[in-house]
Amino acid sequence: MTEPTPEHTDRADDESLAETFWAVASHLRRQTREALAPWDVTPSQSRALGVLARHGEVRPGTLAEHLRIAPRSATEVVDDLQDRGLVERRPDPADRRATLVALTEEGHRVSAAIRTARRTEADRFFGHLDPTDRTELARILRTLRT
Amino acid sequence: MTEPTPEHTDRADDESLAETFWAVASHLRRQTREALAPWDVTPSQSRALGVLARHGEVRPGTLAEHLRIAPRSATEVVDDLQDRGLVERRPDPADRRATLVALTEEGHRVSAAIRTARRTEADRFFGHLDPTDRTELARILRTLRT
DNA sequence: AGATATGCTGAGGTTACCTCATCATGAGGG
DNA sequence: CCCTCATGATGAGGTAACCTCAGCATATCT
Repeated sequence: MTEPTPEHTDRADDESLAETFWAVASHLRRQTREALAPWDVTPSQSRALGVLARHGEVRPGTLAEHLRIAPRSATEVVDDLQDRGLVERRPDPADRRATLVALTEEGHRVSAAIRTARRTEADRFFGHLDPTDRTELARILRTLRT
Repeated sequence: MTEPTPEHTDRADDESLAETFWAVASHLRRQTREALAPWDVTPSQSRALGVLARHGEVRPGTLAEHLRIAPRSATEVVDDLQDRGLVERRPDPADRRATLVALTEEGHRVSAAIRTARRTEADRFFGHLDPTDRTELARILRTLRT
């Protein structure tokens, strides 16, 4: 039997909005991962760096809220970033239970570099669309985000 | 000179486009997970069931291609589905190295039920959009999937 | 002061992937 | 017919990114 090329997706037509969405998601994720490779930083770490760059020093719990993950998971991300010397923990002067997480000097550098890279990558990815479609997509997605 | 040019705005849009995309993705993922809960089937399992429902019996390797995962990972998904009695393995008469994976009777039932539930869920999720936007979204996403 | 809430982290689990090595079988060449 | 090489599945072991639950220190409220 002449097997049809399996590379071609053959998804059912009807519920394919969700399916297509996920296909795009996985594409984007792969591309993001590749864009991040030079810094040996995982996507979730880079998200955390982004929050820190935008908000300055924050507690793990606050970081967790921004990342929409459990507090315990934020601890983990911070651990990893600390191991890579990108962030440091310091005691919160306002509450002795708490810790503040802040970017190190290198954390700032890497965070800025990643920001640029991400933007380039997004340009490349969403650049396949003409500006009108891009605006449309942004608008529609914002509607869905609710 | 350093006026915010349209280009600048576009780039900023692209950045948040990715962010918005992921925000939507996480929403959709959560909702899908909930929709699948009654059958105690994980998303990746349900994707595999979908492929099997559409293609009939296939080899693990073929399944892997459809799911765009490594062959070894397909073995794993099949293991799980087999444990739940939703698929069965049988020898491929055409090649004694190979195995064919097929839905069991219950696999068919569950797969159909999930298909319905997924569609309802997707309707609810994407139903916040008017039909025009939905069509637009589908078209734009298909462009990006390439 | 005592009860209760909050902030972080250790321990351990899950999902969904991955690579690499191994073993059986298939297919082509000499 | 044998030998080499490709291919199909799977064992072993690993990773990222989450999770819950328990425990300890500190804060806050009554």
